[in-house]
Amino acid sequence: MREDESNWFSKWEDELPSPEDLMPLSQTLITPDLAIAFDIRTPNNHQQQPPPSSQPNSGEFDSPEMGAGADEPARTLKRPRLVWTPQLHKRFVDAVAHLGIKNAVPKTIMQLMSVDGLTRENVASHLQKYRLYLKRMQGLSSGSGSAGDPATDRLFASSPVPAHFLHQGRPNSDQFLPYVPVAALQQQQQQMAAVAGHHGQLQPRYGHFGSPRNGQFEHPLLNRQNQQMIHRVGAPVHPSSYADEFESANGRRVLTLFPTGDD
DNA sequence: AGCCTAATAT
DNA sequence: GATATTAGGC
Repeated sequence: MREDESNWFSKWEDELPSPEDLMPLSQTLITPDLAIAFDIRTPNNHQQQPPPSSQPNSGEFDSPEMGAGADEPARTLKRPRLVWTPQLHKRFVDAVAHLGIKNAVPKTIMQLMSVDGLTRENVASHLQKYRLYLKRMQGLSSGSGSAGDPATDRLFASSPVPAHFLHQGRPNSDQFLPYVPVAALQQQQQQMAAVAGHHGQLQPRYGHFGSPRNGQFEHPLLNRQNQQMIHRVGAPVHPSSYADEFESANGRRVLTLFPTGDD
């Protein structure tokens, strides 16, 4: 699709409108609030910020649709790449464990995690890798302790893999999985583990899991309901959830989200 | 519409 | 090297 752009690119580049010409449009894409919140300068500079959060809705959930029309730059702007901190990954693992492998698909995982700024794509991508990791673990589970190179998987190794993740696969007899004490306790309120150098802590949203059920169980009725009515239990509403963004060594921008501060 | 896997791009 | 994006199939 995009093959040799290098040739015509420079020509094309010459005829680009000046930043000023583009600005009026950009401004309509960025709400004043966001601009202020993220300190976005209007003139030149083509890097914009992600809208990591929805609204500071007191106790309720965000209204789903974009009907409002006034603001929704969210879809247009490109988010910084997400950094999967051990904390965030743990949330991910917990969510998968609670959903049961069967229901653990990107969308539901994302919803259960309820970390704002987190997209389905983020989860899907991570899930893909996590599954590969689990698969590799399967193979080398017997015998010696560590499977694979820790160097490659230190993130995944940072959260214990619930036992039932490991040998499941056939839809034949999946109802006699041993009780797994996936205690979600533990874990301190440490912050910023992933970023060397600076502040990297971020509050996610609120949330916690309701019932400590384990993977094997399906929720017969918690399935359809409302798309955004997944139960989020736990600490209510932090006025504003933060997502911190900064530059990494490379000049890439990264987003560090924070999993619930209370687990 | 979402999901999955594999490949590829940043 | 880690994450994102895309392609193609289901």
